Amino acid sequence: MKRIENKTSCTDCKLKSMLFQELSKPELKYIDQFKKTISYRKGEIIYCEGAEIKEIMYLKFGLVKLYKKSLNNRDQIISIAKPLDYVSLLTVFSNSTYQYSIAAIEDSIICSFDADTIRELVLNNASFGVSIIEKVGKTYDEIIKSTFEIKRRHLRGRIAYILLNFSDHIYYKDTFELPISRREIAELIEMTTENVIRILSEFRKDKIIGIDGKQIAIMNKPLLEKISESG
Amino acid sequence: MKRIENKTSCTDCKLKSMLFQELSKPELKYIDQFKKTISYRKGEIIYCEGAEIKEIMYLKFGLVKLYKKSLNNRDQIISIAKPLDYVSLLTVFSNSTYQYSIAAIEDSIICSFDADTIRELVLNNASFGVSIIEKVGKTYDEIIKSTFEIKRRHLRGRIAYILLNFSDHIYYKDTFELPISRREIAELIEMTTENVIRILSEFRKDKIIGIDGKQIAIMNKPLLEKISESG
DNA sequence: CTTTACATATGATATATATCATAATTGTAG
DNA sequence: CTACAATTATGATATATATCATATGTAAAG
Repeated sequence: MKRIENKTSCTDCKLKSMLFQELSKPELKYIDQFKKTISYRKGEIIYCEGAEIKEIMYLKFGLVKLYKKSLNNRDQIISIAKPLDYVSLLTVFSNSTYQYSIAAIEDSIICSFDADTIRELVLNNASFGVSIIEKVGKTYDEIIKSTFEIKRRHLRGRIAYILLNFSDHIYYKDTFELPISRREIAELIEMTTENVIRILSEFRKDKIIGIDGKQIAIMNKPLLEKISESG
Repeated sequence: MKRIENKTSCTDCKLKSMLFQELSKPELKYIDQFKKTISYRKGEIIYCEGAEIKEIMYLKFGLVKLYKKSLNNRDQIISIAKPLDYVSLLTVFSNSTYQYSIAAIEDSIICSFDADTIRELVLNNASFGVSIIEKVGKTYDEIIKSTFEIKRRHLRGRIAYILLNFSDHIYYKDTFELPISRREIAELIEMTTENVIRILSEFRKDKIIGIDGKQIAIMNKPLLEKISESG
């Protein structure tokens, strides 16, 4: 974790479209004063569930996992978020402590704003509030949707589903490097690490995918889609 | 489904504390004009996923299930909501169509407001917006939390978990009538109907619960809690 | 450079859960 | 009231998944 100086002011940031398009220039300049930009290396924890919420963060660059810790050191990963997807929003208004933890699974850059400042802005600018409701509602709906999509599948279907998810919604190509370990895949789709490895091997033997360590190449996408649907 | 005349004006409704405590008297009188109060019998569908959102509804009395329809006529129940728990809120701002269906599982009364009117109010009253964000954020967090609580348990633990949920968070007593069938329990905790019935029978044989049709009596709560935790 | 821990890999086995079959009971439409 | 459908119930069996064991490779720690 490394604080980095603000090279981009909020007024020029392309990502302001995510949330801040409803803010006026003066408002953007105002929050800019409170902004911190922090970079995290792959693997670093950004915050832990239970911690007090003092800042609102969003992901500017990279990839993070949202997860709940478990006793027997087996976490449950709730979702994987890419820039614009999220970050710590709704909770800020409804809870005083974080309900989940997040950690960087690729080198990431987080923009962070003082929570009280944002609350104050929302109270003074209702359309800003509406844009937060819209954004966050979509995020939550997607988390719930994908949770239920995973739940109703068998193991092979789950593996196919998340491989397609990486390919279609995160990396936008058929060859990519898995940002998480087999164990984390297991935590994401609720199965054992051994079975994740086993099924990936099966897919390799069936020439559906190619595997080289964390490097995955989808070779027979139609079949993978069929397995995701019916398997 | 039966439209009923408005006996209670919003200004006097105790439930306004749920969402509308931020509205002024004139604002309450204003939305009162657009309010419809509708009662549904147990089993009636209140709205279907995919339908256009024209109204914001909340549950005033009764119990509803939030669910997603599936092809092979096996639905997935997302959550069971009681009054004040909510109903159709966030989606109203983030989607033009409903993402889930809801149906009454007990006789219920719904208050319904024109969606555009509510949107307009939020734009004119930022603290009303904030109260919506707060309320809805909590609701979503609870849905996600309980989804993950259920996922990490074995079947016996899941049954124990939802029995305790009915007892502790819905009916507030140890004897209650199940509002849903064994099949719907299965849809709620992702298992087969046969196993729901089987495990309920096991609990009965072990004198953990008493069963008489839909009537459930929790007889050994500490043990049920233990099963929910570890089983 | 060794040592240790962790990730990947695969097989054998145990266990949990689903599926299939059948029956009794309850509810429901005619 | 009867017939039909759905719900509850239970057992036998099949299947999916987890657990245990072991091996190899790979990255971090001293």
